[in-house]
Amino acid sequence: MNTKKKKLLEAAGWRVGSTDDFLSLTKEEAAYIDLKITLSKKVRQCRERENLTQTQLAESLKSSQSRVAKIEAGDPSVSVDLLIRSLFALGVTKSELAKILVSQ
Amino acid sequence: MNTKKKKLLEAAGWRVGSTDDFLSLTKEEAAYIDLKITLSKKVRQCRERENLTQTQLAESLKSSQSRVAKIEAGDPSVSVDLLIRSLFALGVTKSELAKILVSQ
DNA sequence: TTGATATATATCATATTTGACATATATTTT
DNA sequence: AAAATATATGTCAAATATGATATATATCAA
Repeated sequence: MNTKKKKLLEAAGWRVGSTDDFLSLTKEEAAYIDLKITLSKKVRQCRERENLTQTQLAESLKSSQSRVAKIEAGDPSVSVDLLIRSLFALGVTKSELAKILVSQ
Repeated sequence: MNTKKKKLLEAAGWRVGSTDDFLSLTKEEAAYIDLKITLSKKVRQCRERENLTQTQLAESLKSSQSRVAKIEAGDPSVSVDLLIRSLFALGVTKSELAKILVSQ
């Protein structure tokens, strides 16, 4: 795995450091983590574009500010389900979601 | 909600019938369920295209045949996470996933 | 039809995800 | 600077998702 990606993962709380050689991610696992990171970045981007605070987004999600913070931080405890529901709550459409997937 | 979509949801185990008027889905909830159904159909389609049995897919997912059946049935207990991991396990790429979203 | 193989459905103990809360730390406003 | 507001991080009980198992029901070949 390249250093740039590794840093991204680590910044997001994933532990991929020293065990890289004998515990490397499969292609599918990598694609999955990649997806989560892409989505979490997009949540922040969309929320800020809408000029909402984390607390406001949390309300419309019936969640909490702290969870929104975790969503945007790409915390491993956050599911793709929640990421996608967050984007939908921010008004993102299915076709916009598709565009998000191919970007990056 | 139109009858066709309602039937799809009900076939997939969602209970949206008699409470429609006072418990209607929000636009975001509808988009989310819609997405799950789209993905579950694609899993079956991709698995059959690869000529794999549910048991074989279950193996590569480290899951079980019964769960794969639920994945393809659009069972409400199946997360988007698992749906997407299933597609990745079937060799679907990120850009193909994007195409799947806009189709239908 | 019978046997073999594939899929569907139900249940359940365990694992993961969740919102909520407390509280720390930034960031902005006055 | 101080106060107000926003975001980050840690913890945890409750909710939800999970693989496993049993078993029912298709589907198909002999």
